[in-house]
Amino acid sequence: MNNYSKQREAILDVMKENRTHPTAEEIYKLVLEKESQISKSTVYRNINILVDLGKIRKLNMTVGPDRYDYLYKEHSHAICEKCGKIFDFYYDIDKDKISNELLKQIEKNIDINSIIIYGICEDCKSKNKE
Amino acid sequence: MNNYSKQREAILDVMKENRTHPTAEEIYKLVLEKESQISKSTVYRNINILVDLGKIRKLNMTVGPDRYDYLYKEHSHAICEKCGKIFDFYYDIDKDKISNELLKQIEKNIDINSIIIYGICEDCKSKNKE
DNA sequence: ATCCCTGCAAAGAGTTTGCAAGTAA
DNA sequence: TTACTTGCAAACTCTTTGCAGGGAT
Repeated sequence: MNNYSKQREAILDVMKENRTHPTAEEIYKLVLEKESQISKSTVYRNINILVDLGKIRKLNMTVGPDRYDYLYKEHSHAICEKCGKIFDFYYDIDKDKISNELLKQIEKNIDINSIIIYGICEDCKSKNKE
Repeated sequence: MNNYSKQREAILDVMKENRTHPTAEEIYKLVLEKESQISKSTVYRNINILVDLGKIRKLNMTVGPDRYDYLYKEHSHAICEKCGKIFDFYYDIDKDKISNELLKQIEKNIDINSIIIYGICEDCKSKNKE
């Protein structure tokens, strides 16, 4: 698993050009513009490979299909559990401190990939009151 | 949506008695012991209601079906993206500080429900090397 | 040659939904 | 008697997989 593949290349390009946290389906549609013959299963397969290679990140969603993010720069995500909106933001999370705490409490080393804030955004909150 | 229902009660009981982060399927099997006639769709429906009511929390998994957690005590989760193991731990996350940062950066108020650490546990890491 | 790759179509996992009937307030 | 609930089965969404052929090294 590491050969060249122009389909895989195209998917990674799409992810680089696209900072909208697309779903697999959305990635598929975007890649179609470059590789008009690509199949959806190839897209799914290569997304998984790119996640395994650490080139892109999977965002586990409460709502709807999972989304993906290109790791252009260290940043954090806040996700609304109601509408699924994803907010990028920068926050200096002390991974080492959390790692140490984990080691102390659960006696395991965890390689931290990301920290995700789940909550309810103000739009959904006000909708609930209506 | 708030009437009494012994099925819903039974599901909540199962969640209270069970701190193993069960999947919907596992909850179904556990509830069957109390309510031998309950159907799977009722379980799914009520899990969603209990999540909406804020009684239980949905844990968005990278691997396998989503899992649920009863909110017996404020705690954090670290989830292995490879094997799906969930580790409970305590960490004093400054929600107010993060909220303020979010407000500053994205100009939205987010009600933070939970913060989840995603990573790779040491067992999976050593397996990869084999 | 060998290994990884692809498209296609079919299958799979997990979850939601429409409906007619039942239960609570 | 109104509003919410249930079980059943079918539908649905998202993702993975087997296979036969194609491409890279």
